Order: sequence, then structure tokens, then C-alpha cells
Amino acid sequence: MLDDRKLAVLRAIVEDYVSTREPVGSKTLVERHTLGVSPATVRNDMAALEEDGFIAQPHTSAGRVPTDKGYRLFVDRLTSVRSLTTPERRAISSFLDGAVDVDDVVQRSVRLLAQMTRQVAIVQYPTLTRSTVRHVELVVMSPTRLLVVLITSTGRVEQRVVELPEPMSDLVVADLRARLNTATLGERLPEAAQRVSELAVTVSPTDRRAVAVVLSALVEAFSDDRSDERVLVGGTANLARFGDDFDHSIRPLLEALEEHVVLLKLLGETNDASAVTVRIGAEVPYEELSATSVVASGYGPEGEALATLGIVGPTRMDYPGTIAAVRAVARYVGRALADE
Amino acid sequence: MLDDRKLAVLRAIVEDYVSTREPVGSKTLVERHTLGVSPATVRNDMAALEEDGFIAQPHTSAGRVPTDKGYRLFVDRLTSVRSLTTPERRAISSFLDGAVDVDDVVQRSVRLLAQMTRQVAIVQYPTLTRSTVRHVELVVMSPTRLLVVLITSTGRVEQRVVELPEPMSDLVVADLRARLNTATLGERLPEAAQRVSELAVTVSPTDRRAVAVVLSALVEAFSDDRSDERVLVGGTANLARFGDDFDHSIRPLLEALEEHVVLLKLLGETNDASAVTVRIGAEVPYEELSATSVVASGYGPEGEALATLGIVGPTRMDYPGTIAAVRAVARYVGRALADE
DNA sequence: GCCTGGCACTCCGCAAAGGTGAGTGCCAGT
DNA sequence: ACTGGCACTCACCTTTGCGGAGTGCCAGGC
Repeated sequence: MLDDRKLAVLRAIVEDYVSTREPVGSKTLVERHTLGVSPATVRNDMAALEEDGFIAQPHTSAGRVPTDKGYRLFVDRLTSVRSLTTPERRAISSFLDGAVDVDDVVQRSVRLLAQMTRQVAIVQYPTLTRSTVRHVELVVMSPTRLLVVLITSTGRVEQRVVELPEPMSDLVVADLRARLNTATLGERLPEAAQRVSELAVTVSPTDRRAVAVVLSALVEAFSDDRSDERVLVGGTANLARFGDDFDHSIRPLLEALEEHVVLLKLLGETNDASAVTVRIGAEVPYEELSATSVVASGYGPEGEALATLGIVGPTRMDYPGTIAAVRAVARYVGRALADE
Repeated sequence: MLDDRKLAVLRAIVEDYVSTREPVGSKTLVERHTLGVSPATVRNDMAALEEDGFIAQPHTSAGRVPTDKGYRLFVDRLTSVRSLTTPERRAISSFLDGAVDVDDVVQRSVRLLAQMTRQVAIVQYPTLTRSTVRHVELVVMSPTRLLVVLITSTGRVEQRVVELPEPMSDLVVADLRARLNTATLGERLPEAAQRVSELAVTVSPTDRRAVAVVLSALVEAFSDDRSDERVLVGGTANLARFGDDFDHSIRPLLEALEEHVVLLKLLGETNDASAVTVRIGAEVPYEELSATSVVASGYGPEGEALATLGIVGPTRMDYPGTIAAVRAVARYVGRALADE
């Protein structure tokens, strides 16, 4: 069915269409690529490719355009991932190196990704779930008010003010603080929540009610991980290069970009930090975005996927370059996070 | 020069143009408004208004369109600010009431503003400068690494990791922590920074170098108020209603929206929390945005302007409605912040 | 003196018409 | 199995023509 030359033709069509944005015909194709055959032969191959649904004609006498299925084949079999040049790597490093904290890393990543791919970039904040407890602090604000602070290994800080049902002596607070820290230090958040719950049993009956309030606030801080719902978007100005069909491609995308929930669904879930996922056209889980593709990857320190980042762009995009960029940024951001 | 009828004509032109998006002619104007005169008379008035630069003709034999100067006059003299209806007020309240912290208030405000005005909304985060110190925490991470955490009354958390030039004993850290808190608790940030600097003198010579590093990190956290450079943008999907001239009006705006510095400049500075500023077309401090207007207002608890919020939209916008919305949201957000 | 109805004029916007060219499918020949 | 040739199709561009909305100006009326 699909011999090597037909695949070469498909590849050529995708590449030309991506760079020129115009349907590509048999003649121009032969001129620009060294296929070693005449336009007429290419036409036969094209007819076969169209038969199989890899390419399509906008109108009877126009050139061919890749279909989603065509892009899919191109991405899966016709492209070897380009690795970045040394200067490119260096640029990424230096761009991310200046980051002062996790927020800054995320912000820089979005910019970097948007700039490299010239697409709309999306970066999800690192999940707390896999981070560990660095410190738990209890601050007495008044006899019946306590500030509970949780600091994680990724440098994120969660804090809650709790109203105590009855006063707690400083001694009890100090004891509780010490016990909390020994129990949770270095533990992952879910495990830490578990440990904290266990502590409840060991408390003397007199303080039980007050302590229970504190502990439940802390457990909530451990579990209520709002950060994994947060995403940052950048490079929206690149939408300008999207095409001119505002209502049918740009508007729905702008609307989607406002909804973080939608974005998270777009990025999808990845457990493997090194795998780059590509969703093309109709594969994207929103009907309105059928003219867009999503290239995403998990990222995190030591190949563990804490969160996802990626880009959204027209199906007509430079997949090899974009995939390489997303993969590289994911890798470097993971590394940058490990340093924090 | 400008008698009452001419002003009425100008007002009618602005209103019609805003709602229809089309140049308005003398005949339609008379039909839609009760001016009590004939089209011919209106034409004469229009000629005078054009002479004075309040309106312009896209081409000979087209209707008239307001100029920036025309909008200016309209905003300054021809419009009385509409006050909101009770249901509208109630909607705002209930929308903002559910907010759990400052971040949430800001996020809700952006949504609210974008929804009410159907424009792109911008909200600057409240400045820290006027907030007070709730707690300072020092966490020992390793003998030579210390985590400095600052928690403010608005619930904002700043944190820094400092590398110590030499180890610090736990005792010294505990002592320092206690002294820091007694010195700064309840102080406003600038004053707190001052107090911290003063502490440096009282330290024993052996620890001076290490302590100095910690203190300067803290002073920096007090002063380096990055939050007043932070802004949140929402409602970009409303750009779709902007017009179809993508390259000349939407693209530069999208680019501007990416640059927080630019946005802050757009919002401008307000000291008075109750004043709504309107900048029209060329009055906006960016040449590329000459087709846009900015409606902004300061906001904060008790009429004190902690920050600015506003909207950006085409010069052709519903000024009375927008101004009313911005003013109302600013007022309610100020109130919501006071509650936190 | 200001307003009005009438009139000639301008010019945008739309639609129809015609020409051009890129691209195709098919077929006969090598 | 590939190629050159040929007739055909159809989007796109330009040209042309026309209608209509709008204007400016002028002479007449309250």
C-alpha cells in the first residue's frame, strides 16, 4: 500500500504546507524536493494518499493539504526528533538559571516555551502531592488563634488561621510543633497527612479538642493542593500568526485559555516525565479546537512527572521543532526544579 | 459655537456609532433620536462638529464617526454616570463574597469585571507596602542554609533561602527569630524593614556576619514588593468583539497584555480610590494602542488606593456603562479586601 | 435669521463577468 | 512502472456596472 516513495511524498507535502501555508501541488513538490520522479508520478501517489485519507483537496483543482490522519502518520513515523544545538541548550539553561523560586521558574518556562515554539505556551504549576514536608510551624497569634504554616520542599508555602475552641498553652503548642515536625519532616504530603492524623490519638484528653482543630487544618493544607489546578499561559500574541479565521479558530482558543480547567484537560495527564504527547486536531478533547494541536510533556525532577507543560497551536505546525522544544524545556525545567 | 443642539447631535452620533458600529448619517440620526429638526439641519451641525474636530468622515459620502476628541467631550460633558440597579449590586456582592483570600478576591474581580463590561479586564494585586507583618519565621534547612519566611496581614507569603557564610547554632536562630518577631509584629512593611536594620547593631560579634546575611534577605523581602508589579488579566475572549482589524488593533493589544509592565503603565497611577480615569485613543501611552481606550480606577479598603484595576477596549465602547461598572467593582473589591 | 425640502454629486460596496493559471485525472507511449 | 501530453476544472483576481446612502449647497418659508 504505502511504499517508501508515497511516504516521502506525504512528508514533503506536510513540510511544504507547514512552511508555505498553501495547498501544495505536484509540480511545486517535485521542484522543491528531490524525489527523482516526475509530477505525473507524484500525482498518482497523491491520489493513493488521498484515497487512504492522509491528504485532502480543499477544492477540485487545488493542491493537497494534510488531514489530521496525515499529520498523525507524519508525527509517528516520518519524523526523527531533532536534538537541539549546543547554543540552543545554553540559551535555555541561562534563561532558566536566573530563577529565584518555583513561581519564577514557571514564569520563565512559559516565556521560554512561547518564544521557542512561537506558539501559545501553557505550564502547569508543580503538584504538591509529590513534594515533601520541609517544615511545619505553629504561630500563636492570640490565646485562641493559631497560624498554621506548611513549607514544602518545592518552596511552596501553605498557611491557615485556625480559631481554637479553647485556649492552648504555649507549652502545648511547642510540644505539638516538635511532634509534628519529627513526624512529618521529609515525608511526602499524603503520607504526612497520614502521620498527622495518627498523632491525634496520642494527645492528652484535656487538649484534645483544640489540637484536633489544628490537626485537621494541617491535614487540609496537606491535601487541599490547589496548586495543581493552577496554570500559566503565555505567548498569546502568537495567535496572530494563527491564520485569519478569527471566529472559528482563535476565538474558541481564547475562550479555552481563560478556563484553567479546560487547559488542564488539554495538557492531559502524564505519568512519565520524558514522554511528549501530541494530539492532533480532532484528537484534542474539545470540539471547538478541532483546528488546533497540543504538544505536551510531563516534567519534574529526576524524571518524575510533577506536572505538565506544553503548547497549543494550529494543526499546521512544525511538529519536529515543536516536539524538540517542548521536550527540551520539560527536561531543563525538571532540572531547575530539583535545584530549588 | 457649540450650542445645545450640536451637543445633542454629538451625543446621538456617539451612542449610535457605539451600538451599530457603523458610520451614522443625518437621516438615520433623525429617525432614531427625537431631535426635533430635519436631516438638513443636522447636516449643518455635523459640518460644524467636523470643523471643530469632534467627528470625522471615513470617506466622502459616508456617515460620521466620532474622533478621540469627540469621545472625550462625550465622556466629560455629555454623560451622567449611571448608577447600578439593585440586582446588579447584589450580583457583584455575591460574586465577591465567596472569596477565601486575597488571591481569590483578585481572581474573582477580573472575572467579574470582564463579564460586566464585556471587555478585557486588568486587576493589579494589592500593594504590600500598606500591609503589616503577621509573622517572621526562620527555618533551619542545613547548618549553612536558612529559609526566611515573611507572612503579612493580607495573607501574602514571601520567602527566601539564604546561604550562610558560617554555621549558626539553633540557639542563635531561636533568639534571632524571637527578636525579629517582637520587633516587627504588626508593623507596616517599610517600618518593619527599618526595625530589622536596627537589630543588626545589637548582635554579638561572633554571629554578626551570618546574621547580617539573614537580615538583609529579610529587608529585601520587606522592600522588594514584587506583588505590586503583578497583574491579572481576564476576558481576552472579548477581543473577538473588537473588530476584524486583527493586525492593527488586536495583535498589539495581545502583545501588551503579555507585558505586565506595560499593563501597569496602562492602568496608570491613582492615589484616589474613588476616581475613575478614562484615557481615549491617543491619550493611551502606547502608540500601537491608538484604537483603544482604558477605563481605570484605584481601589482599596477605606478609600485608600492600594492598587488599580480597569478595562481595556476599543475607543468605540459604551463609556457610561463601563465607567459605572469599573467604579462599582473598585468600590466593592475595596470593601471585600477590608474584610480579609 | 434659522430651518427645511429639493437636487446634483460623490463614492463605497456589491454583484456579475471574464480571463488567468495552477492543479488535476487520464491516456498512450516508452 | 514511469513519463509527457492534453483537456478540463475551478478558485482567484480584475474589471465593469449599478444602486444607495450620504453629503453640500441653494432657494424658499416661517
